[in-house]
Amino acid sequence: MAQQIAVERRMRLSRDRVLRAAVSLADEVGIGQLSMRRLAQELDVVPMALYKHVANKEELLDGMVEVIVGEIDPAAGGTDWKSAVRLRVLSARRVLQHHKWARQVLETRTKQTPAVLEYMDSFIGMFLAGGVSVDLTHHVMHAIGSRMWGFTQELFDSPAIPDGEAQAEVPPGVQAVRFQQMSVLYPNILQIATAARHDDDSVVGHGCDDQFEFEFTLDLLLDGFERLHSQAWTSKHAGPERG
Amino acid sequence: MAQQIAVERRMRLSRDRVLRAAVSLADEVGIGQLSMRRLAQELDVVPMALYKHVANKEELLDGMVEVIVGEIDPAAGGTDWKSAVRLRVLSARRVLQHHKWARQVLETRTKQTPAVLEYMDSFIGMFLAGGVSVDLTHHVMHAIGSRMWGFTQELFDSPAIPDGEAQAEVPPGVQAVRFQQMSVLYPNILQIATAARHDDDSVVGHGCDDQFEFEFTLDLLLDGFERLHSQAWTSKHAGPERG
DNA sequence: ACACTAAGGTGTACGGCGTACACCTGTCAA
DNA sequence: TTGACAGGTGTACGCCGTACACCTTAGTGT
Repeated sequence: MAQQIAVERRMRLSRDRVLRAAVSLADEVGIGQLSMRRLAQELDVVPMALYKHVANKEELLDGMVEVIVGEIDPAAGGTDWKSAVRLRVLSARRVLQHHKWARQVLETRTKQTPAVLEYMDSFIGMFLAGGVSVDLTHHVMHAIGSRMWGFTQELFDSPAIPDGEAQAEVPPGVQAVRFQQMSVLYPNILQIATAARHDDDSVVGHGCDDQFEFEFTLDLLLDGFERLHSQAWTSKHAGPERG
Repeated sequence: MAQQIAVERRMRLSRDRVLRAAVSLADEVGIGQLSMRRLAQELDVVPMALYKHVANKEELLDGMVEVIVGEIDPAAGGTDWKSAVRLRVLSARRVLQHHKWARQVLETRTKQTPAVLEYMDSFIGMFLAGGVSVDLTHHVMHAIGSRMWGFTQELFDSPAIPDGEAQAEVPPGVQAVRFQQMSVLYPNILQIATAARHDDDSVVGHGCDDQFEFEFTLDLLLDGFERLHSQAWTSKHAGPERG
C-alpha cells in the first residue's frame, strides 16, 4: 500500500536523467546559469543527491557532451565520401545550433569520452572507406576537426587513451592492453594516430606537428580564396567551385 | 618628506597596470585560477580596489583581449594579399599560443572592443587593397574569422556597433552619428557590412545567412581535400597546392 | 516475515567567488 | 588652508562546488 503511494512519488534519479535534465536546463537558461544547485532544484532534489550519479561538475559537462553527440545523425551509407562527410557535418552543426552552449563547453573539454571517440572514429571511417589515404585523412581531421568542432583539436596532441597517471605509474603491459582495446573499439582512430607517429617511440604519443597542421589548413583556405578570386567568383551565382 | 617615503610605496594602480597584471597572471596560473581576489593580491591591493579601474570581471576579460590583440604584428606592406594575410594570421597564432587562455576567453567575448574592431578592419583592408571584391572578402572573413579566431564569428550576426539598449530607446539620429563614426574609424568593416545588407532595411543589421557562410567554408575545405586526394597528395613532399 | 545491505537521498558546513555599499585617505587646485 | 574628488579599504551578502556524516528506501537471502 505504501508502495502504491510510491507511484505518486518522484521518479528515481539516474545518471541519464541527470544528464538529460542538465542538457535541457542549459538549453533553456544558458550554460552560465547551469549550476549543480539549480539543476538539483529542477529535479526536485537536494544538490548533493546529484553527486551520487556524477562525480563532479566537470563530469556532468562531459556527460552532457556525450548526450548531444549522440544526437548527430549516423554516417550516411551508399554515397561518395564527400557527400557523406558533408551531410554529417551539417547534421553536427544542426545539433550545435540547437544547443547553443555546446561550442563553449566543447572548447573546455579535455577528456575523451566514448561517444566522442566513437563519433570521431566513424568520421575518420568515412574518408578511409572512400579511399582517402591515411596520411591525408589525418591532416583532414585536423583541418575539419579543430575548425568546425574544437574537440578534435587535442586528439593527437595529448594521448588519446586517457592516462591521467604519470607514465612511471603505468604498469608494464597495460599500454599493450589499451592498444588492444583501442584497436577493437576505435580502429580508425588508431590507424590515423599510429600512422602519424610511425617514426616515433610512443604508440599514441604526444605530438603531431601543430604548426604544420595549422598551415595546412590555412593554405588550403587561402588557396581556395585565391582560386575563387581569380574566377571572379560571386555569391550571387553559386557556391564555391560552381562559379 | 612624506612624499619621499611615498617613492618607496606601492606604485599607483591604473587600468593598464591591472590589465597587464591580469594577462601575466593568466599566463602563469591559467584562466581558471584568475579571480579578482587573486589578481588583487598579486597587485598587493584589496580586491575592491580593482573596481575603480574595471567595471567588473567581464570588462577585465575584454581588456585582456585588447592587450593581446595589440601584440599581433601589423599588416606587412609591399606584398600580395595572400602573403600578407598569411603572415598576419601566423602572427596572431603565435600570440594565441603564447597566451593559452586566449582562445577560450575569445569564445565567450560578446562585446566589440576597439582593438578588436581595428584589427578586423585592417585585416579586411588587406583583401580589399589586394583587389579582392567586397563580396568575396565578406565570405572570406566569415571563413577565416570564425574558424581561426572565433571572435569574428558574431560580427555580422549582431550589430557591429554596440547597442545594449533596446532599439526603442535609441534616439533618432543617433544611428546616423554612429554610422558616421564607424565610417571614419573602421571604413572597411563598414564596407563589408553594408554590402552584405544592401537589400535590407537596417544599416549594420542583424543577419547574414549563417548557413550559407558555414557551407561556403565547408565546401571550400571539402573541395580542397578532394583536389589533394585526386592528386595523390602526401604530406611528405609538400604543403597543399605544391603537391 | 524479517533482518541485512547497499544504493540513493538529505542536512550541514566550509572555503571560494564576484561585487554592492559605506567609508577612509592622499593629492592637488583654488 | 581648504575642499573636492579619485583611489584604496573593510565589511557583508548571496551565490557557487562539494566534503562528510547521516538517514531512508528498495531489494535480497533466509
